[in-house]
Amino acid sequence: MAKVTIRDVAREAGVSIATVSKALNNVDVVKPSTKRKIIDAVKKLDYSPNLIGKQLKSGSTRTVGLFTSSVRGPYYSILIDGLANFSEKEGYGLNVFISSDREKIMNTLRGRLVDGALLFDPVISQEEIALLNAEQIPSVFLDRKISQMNTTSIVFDSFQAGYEIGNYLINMGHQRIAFIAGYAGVYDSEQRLLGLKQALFEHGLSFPDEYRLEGMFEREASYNAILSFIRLSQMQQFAFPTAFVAGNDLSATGAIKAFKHEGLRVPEDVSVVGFDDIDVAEYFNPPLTTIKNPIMSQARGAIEMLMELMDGKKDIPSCALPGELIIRKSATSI
Amino acid sequence: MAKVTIRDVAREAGVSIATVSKALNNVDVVKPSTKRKIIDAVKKLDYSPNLIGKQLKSGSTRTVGLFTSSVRGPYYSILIDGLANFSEKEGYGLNVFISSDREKIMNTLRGRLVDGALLFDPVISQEEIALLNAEQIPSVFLDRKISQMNTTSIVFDSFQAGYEIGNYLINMGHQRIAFIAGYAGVYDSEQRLLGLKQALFEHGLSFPDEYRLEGMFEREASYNAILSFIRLSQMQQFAFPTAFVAGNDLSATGAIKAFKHEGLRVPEDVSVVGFDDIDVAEYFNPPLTTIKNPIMSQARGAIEMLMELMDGKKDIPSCALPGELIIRKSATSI
DNA sequence: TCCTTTTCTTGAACCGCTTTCATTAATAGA
DNA sequence: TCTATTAATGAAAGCGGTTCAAGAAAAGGA
Repeated sequence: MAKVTIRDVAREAGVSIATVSKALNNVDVVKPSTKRKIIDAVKKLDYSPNLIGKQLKSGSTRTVGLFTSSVRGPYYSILIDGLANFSEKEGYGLNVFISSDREKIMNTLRGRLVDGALLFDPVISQEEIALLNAEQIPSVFLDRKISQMNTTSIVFDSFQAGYEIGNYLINMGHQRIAFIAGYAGVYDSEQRLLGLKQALFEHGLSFPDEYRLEGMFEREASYNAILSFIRLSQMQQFAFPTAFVAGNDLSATGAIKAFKHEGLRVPEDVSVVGFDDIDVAEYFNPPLTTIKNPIMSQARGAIEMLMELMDGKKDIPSCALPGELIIRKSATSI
Repeated sequence: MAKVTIRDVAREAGVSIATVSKALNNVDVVKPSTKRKIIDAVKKLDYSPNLIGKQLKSGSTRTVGLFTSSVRGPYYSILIDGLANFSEKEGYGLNVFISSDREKIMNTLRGRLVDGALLFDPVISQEEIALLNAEQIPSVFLDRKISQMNTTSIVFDSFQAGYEIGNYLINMGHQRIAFIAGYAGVYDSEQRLLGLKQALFEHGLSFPDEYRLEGMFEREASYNAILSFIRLSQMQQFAFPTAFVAGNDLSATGAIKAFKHEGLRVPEDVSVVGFDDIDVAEYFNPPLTTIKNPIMSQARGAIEMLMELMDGKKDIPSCALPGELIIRKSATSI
């Protein structure tokens, strides 16, 4: 069965396509009796408008795009779900594009497939951002502050969170604190470390270079990082940290598993904390002390900011949301 | 800055739009020298084609749509990630639509916004499925077998899995086995229970009605279900099960938490098993015995089937993927 | 050199819809 | 009854691309 178009409906109802369009979209006035005929024809032919035609003419898609390289992991999936809900409330569909192919991302963005964009972790260059600005494609960055450019972003205040958890540990007597980093150079990870360092600095403590491990924000990588760190500390005989700040909860759980494997008890022998407060954090053994990432606020804020940008407002300021220290059992005083 | 179109490029390069189109899409032959001019014009004007116009004319979007009501939970997010990867390999973008609004789903589906569809849990009626068939919209169902209709689906063989885990428990001496169901009427959940019942039946054991709890596939709901079940068993004084089969791992973890809360040890006092083998299953305390849901195979299979359907092949048979029993520590012999 | 091929290029139609503007039908006013 | 309004409708022009049929230019053959 060939696809039925607005022309078929018009023919069936004995009116022009213009009238059909008006009747179905409730624009202008169409006589109730003609509207009836049109509705009947639509039903009879099972007509459903081709959205592409509609979008091309109207210049709007009523969708916002979320660009990300992955939806994996508890943090992402909750955030995405939140974004979908909030944008639906605003009358926009959320369209998730999963790709790390920069060119593809730029093409769909510039190809007007979405009215606005939420940019997650796709690494987009400065020139590309400038292009988006130049073409007035409303976009909100969700994971990093682009300070130099005229962009709007909404992020978890990772520096503050790192600072807070650092102080928490230091106040419990920890002096040697290691950090399990996420991907090298990732904004969140670096900021968390900077915050931690700041807390150490303010207490006259130092952060030796060898205390930085690479955990990739993953359980597995983090597990391995801890194992090699233990070997390294034995070989080089440097003082073992009393506490580990993991880049996120996932890597905290990997680290804890590694410590268990090596016969170290958490938190008796070593304290471990994370960031995010993902679902499992509470159920883990031991329950994770962490800093709660206000995911839902971030989702709500992102959509609000994007809507304002799409309304034509300019210069929406970026914002950084504070985390909340959740004290459970994986860290203890020394 | 107004959006630059193919016409602007044509003017800049001093050729017709037809030539520009051909040059950029590498169709027909265009003289190298003209192509050069066109490329230059594209660069100078920062031209990026409007994908909507392109799609309208070509009738194809080169994207497959995934329709789901949520991306939350480890199972979904891994599956979605897999689907995105496999479809990208086939040259198609994956477009995730998150909504449980049936009408909206049908509109985007019938509105030709995607070339093919992966239907997750959106509850779509028989008539709607018939409509999709009539309009030749290639679709693959990911979560349920629609037996009556001419649909193709790829699912985890829940019946087999239930049967297998049932036998496993029975062979360890369990005779009273309860089931923590997912949403009422959900195919997966019901099939798992049917499989379990089959195993019980074959060993001359019964499954009393009160052994069915409602866990909603969630940790929290499952936790509560166990608590009320314990109260109920005390009030009505029926024999307490020695093993609980949870509808999925998430609800298994909720159940275990509830048992701990009530002072019951897992697996010493009561065995608990789940389905899926999500990431945390291994790290949980106790590590979960479960049946592994072959998510990646499902993703790969779904994309393959969809590609064949989009190639015009008809009557692709549905398939059910077998699970794999993963024995850990949450169940023990009696 | 002229004619036939082959190689490039282009005008115009079209994809399915919206929207402006002119036109016609209906109603009101005098 | 005739004209001035108002209400409904429709013809046509796009939106930004692709593609077909046909024309123009270049190349080859005699």
